Amino acid sequence: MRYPAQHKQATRERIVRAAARRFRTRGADGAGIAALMRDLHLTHGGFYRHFPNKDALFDEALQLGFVEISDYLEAAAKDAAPGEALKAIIDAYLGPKHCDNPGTGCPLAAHTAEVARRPRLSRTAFERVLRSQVKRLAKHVPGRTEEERQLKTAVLFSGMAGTLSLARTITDDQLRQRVLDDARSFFVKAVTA
Amino acid sequence: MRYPAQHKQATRERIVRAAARRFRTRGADGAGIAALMRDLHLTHGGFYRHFPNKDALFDEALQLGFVEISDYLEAAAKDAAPGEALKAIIDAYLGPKHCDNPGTGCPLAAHTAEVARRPRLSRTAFERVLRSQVKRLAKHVPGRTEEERQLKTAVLFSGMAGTLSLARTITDDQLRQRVLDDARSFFVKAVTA
DNA sequence: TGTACATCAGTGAACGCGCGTTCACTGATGTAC
DNA sequence: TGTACATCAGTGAACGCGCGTTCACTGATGTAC
Repeated sequence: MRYPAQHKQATRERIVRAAARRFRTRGADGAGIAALMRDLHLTHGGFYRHFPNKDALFDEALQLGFVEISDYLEAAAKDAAPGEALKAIIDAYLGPKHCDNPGTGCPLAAHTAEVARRPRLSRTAFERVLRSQVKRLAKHVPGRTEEERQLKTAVLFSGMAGTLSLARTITDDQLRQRVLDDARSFFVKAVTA
Repeated sequence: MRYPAQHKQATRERIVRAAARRFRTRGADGAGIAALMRDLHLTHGGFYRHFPNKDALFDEALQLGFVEISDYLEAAAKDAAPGEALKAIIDAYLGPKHCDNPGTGCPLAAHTAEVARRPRLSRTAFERVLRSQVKRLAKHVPGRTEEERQLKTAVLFSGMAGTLSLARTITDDQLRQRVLDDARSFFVKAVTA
């Protein structure tokens, strides 16, 4: 059946959105095309009308994921008192809401280790989308030059992603909370010192 | 054929050692039993004389991995000038040798994200081996109480693991080095401040 | 305005592949007599 | 001391399974006349 004009684009976006969530929740290897399409009440065959292969979808899902978390952090910064933007961002990043929802959370926490194992080409694609978000968030991070701010931003967020990832492995709720609380002051100190 | 008395134990240890390396290099999902055994000039069938399943091997490989990196860091601490032990540990953890050799490096950097996706039982096993190494390294970390030192140790190493993982995705050698250098002073400041 | 045809997003069977796991078997050596 | 048997680490074919990907097909709607 032939579909209305914007139908294809809309389906494509639904696929990317669902993939961004599934990949982060289950890992890129752990999330299959068939299950993804089934969630959208579609069949796996149709996937290839939208993407050449799974890797291409991963790249787009990654990009969406980075934009989502940056938006979330920017919103937290906007609500903060003057001069408290960076602290608000760190609190939001290491907050229970982010920790409990990896599916809509930072791709660094979800995908850095698996991307590190991928061939060069995948890694440069990762770098590209990461860099655009680093640039966006660097304005909140202190530093004499733009390069210094961007480097510090990369270290800060990759560091927080590591701790967030660890927190997600912890089964005891109280201990997880304690690790996150400790991490907040740790990273605030590191970035402002 | 019947083998000498300690033969079985020796083979078992060879399997764990090879697995610890392969899992960290390729990810737990990316490293198969058959290829692992082939590397040891054995066939996949024999694997099940030593382990009930792949998960059991992963748990042991994880433990070995944690011990290996802790040994490495303790050695670095021992060579350091008095009062410089923690700085030496951080420098070693974020050094090019560790970054370039994920196969013998910290399991936190390699496996945290995938463990976070596993069922509760796997996660508690992970917690157990992690905790023993955190206890071991906590003596180098400042803090008023033992609990405080251990929490800070967990945050410090998970944070460094996140940044190390990110560094491993970076294709440009110079930029990777710059990120690691920046991270060293970042984490030293955070932990001593 | 009515009709014939082209389009193309989506369908679902089928493909090859690698995986974890099982199992009947092998055969050199330890043990019982 | 010599012989028959038990042991069991390791072998390799076979299993079911889920995966990414391909492809001939469908059929409602847009377009050409």
